[in-house]
Amino acid sequence: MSLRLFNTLGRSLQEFKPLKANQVGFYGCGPTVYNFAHIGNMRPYVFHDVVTRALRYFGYQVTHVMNITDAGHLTGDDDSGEDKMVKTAIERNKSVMEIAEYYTAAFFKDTAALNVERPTVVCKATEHIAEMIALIQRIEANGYTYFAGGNLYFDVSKFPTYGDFARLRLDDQQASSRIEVDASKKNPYDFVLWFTKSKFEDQALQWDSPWGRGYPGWHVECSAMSMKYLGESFDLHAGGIDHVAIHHTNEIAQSEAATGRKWVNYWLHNEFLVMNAGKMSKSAGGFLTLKSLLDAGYEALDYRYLLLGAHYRSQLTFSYEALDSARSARRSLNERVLALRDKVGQATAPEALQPAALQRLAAFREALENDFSTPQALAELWGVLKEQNLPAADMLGAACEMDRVFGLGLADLKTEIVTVDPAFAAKINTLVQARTVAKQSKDWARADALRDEINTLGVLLEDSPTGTTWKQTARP
RNA sequence: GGCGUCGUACCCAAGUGGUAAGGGAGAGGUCUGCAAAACCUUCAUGCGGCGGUUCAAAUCCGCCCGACGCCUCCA
Repeated sequence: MSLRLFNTLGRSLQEFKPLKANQVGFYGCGPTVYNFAHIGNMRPYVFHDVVTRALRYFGYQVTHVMNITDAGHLTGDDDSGEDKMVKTAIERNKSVMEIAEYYTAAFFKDTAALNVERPTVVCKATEHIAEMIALIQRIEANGYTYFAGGNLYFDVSKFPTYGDFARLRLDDQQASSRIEVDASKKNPYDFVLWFTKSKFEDQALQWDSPWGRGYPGWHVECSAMSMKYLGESFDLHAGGIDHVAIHHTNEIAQSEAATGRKWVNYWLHNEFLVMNAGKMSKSAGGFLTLKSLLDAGYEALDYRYLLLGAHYRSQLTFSYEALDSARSARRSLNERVLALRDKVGQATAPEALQPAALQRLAAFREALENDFSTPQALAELWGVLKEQNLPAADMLGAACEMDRVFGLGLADLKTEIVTVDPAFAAKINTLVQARTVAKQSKDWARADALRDEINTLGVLLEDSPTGTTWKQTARP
């Protein structure tokens, strides 16, 4: 089979055909860096990572571009006009750019913990103002704009297919029903390409432009930067489902108005992570960061595993019960892989695998080719680890091969080396010795009493034919 | 009002016409003095409800019930 993906353009499963053989240009919408990212925000980045890894696994050379939105729409969630960047900057006596850098660093710390590979190109909006201005000039030269109330607008009436992407019906829709309509707009769907006046006072970052000093509209950055790094037409663009109606619709209009050609061939949109009560958001509460999960004793990869267990186009309901389940599953996975490694040391190379393992790998590949179905692919990972009569080296080899896409760190697993206080270790060893003596003399009561005592010190005993081992389960 | 999604075992979650993946939890077993760990086995005649199409439906169609997302410079 070949790679098929669900293209928002057409809303159907389509065979993937890149513009250039064996090469893929992929643009994934990046973060807005005016606050910490919550775990729902992290879902698309793990997904983009899987897409990139899977494409590379399939043999494509992938250029993955991600933007950092550090200018242009850095306001609060409640549309109150308060610029949170400015507010935070004043509070901390820092510049706006320092704040952006702070949250950018926090973002990459989270994604790194989640084993998300760094995109090929990471580009900041503030470093591409010239490209944006140049793009807007092209749009203007092609006659798609008008200037009103101090701002340059994109005129959607000049772009007949506007709204086709999101299947909007422009006539009978109450656009922007929840916010005040901008009186300067000819059409409610028109959007700003360049602001010199906005309802927000004191925009922190401003630049000179042919239309006056101001700042770019939000949508422009993705068009300008994607074209700079991937060309005027490219293969893949991904982002959250919420961006279909506005952000991506506008990006398509302005991009194609500028170049006169089709901009993106395939669009991938991920669904949300939701809480029981609904979507996770800052205003609605339930704002969980990756750090809060780490503080609660989970590992970042537990969360990655949880995400891999659901298809990217399905809403995933977050709960600690589900995260516990993911953690248990991943621990078990790690234990199995570690045991295999202890047993054989060397994994079988992919090309030397036995038929049963190759079949699993083929099914794994097929799952990913089917619109990146990580849940099905994960089932194949478990399948190969439980395959009867398959040599351990083959299990290990197949698992490591699959992990190139899963990114669960299976290939790098090491037996955890726990540093234990020597005095504490000596004390435990003495008790264990005493228990061993008791066991040898079949004094079960004393042996059990000693085990209880050891347990209360936060240590778990494991008897085996070769002797008793122990591990710390909690800090004493 | 417009656009869109979902409802599968105790929990998470695949499956898009051919007779219910996987994981977690639970249960049973092997091992063990007993535990623990590990491993093995097991776990939905049924997929929100009612109709319909079909040789065949969780999968297609209709209606109903329920949950949710977007239309805000939230992924």
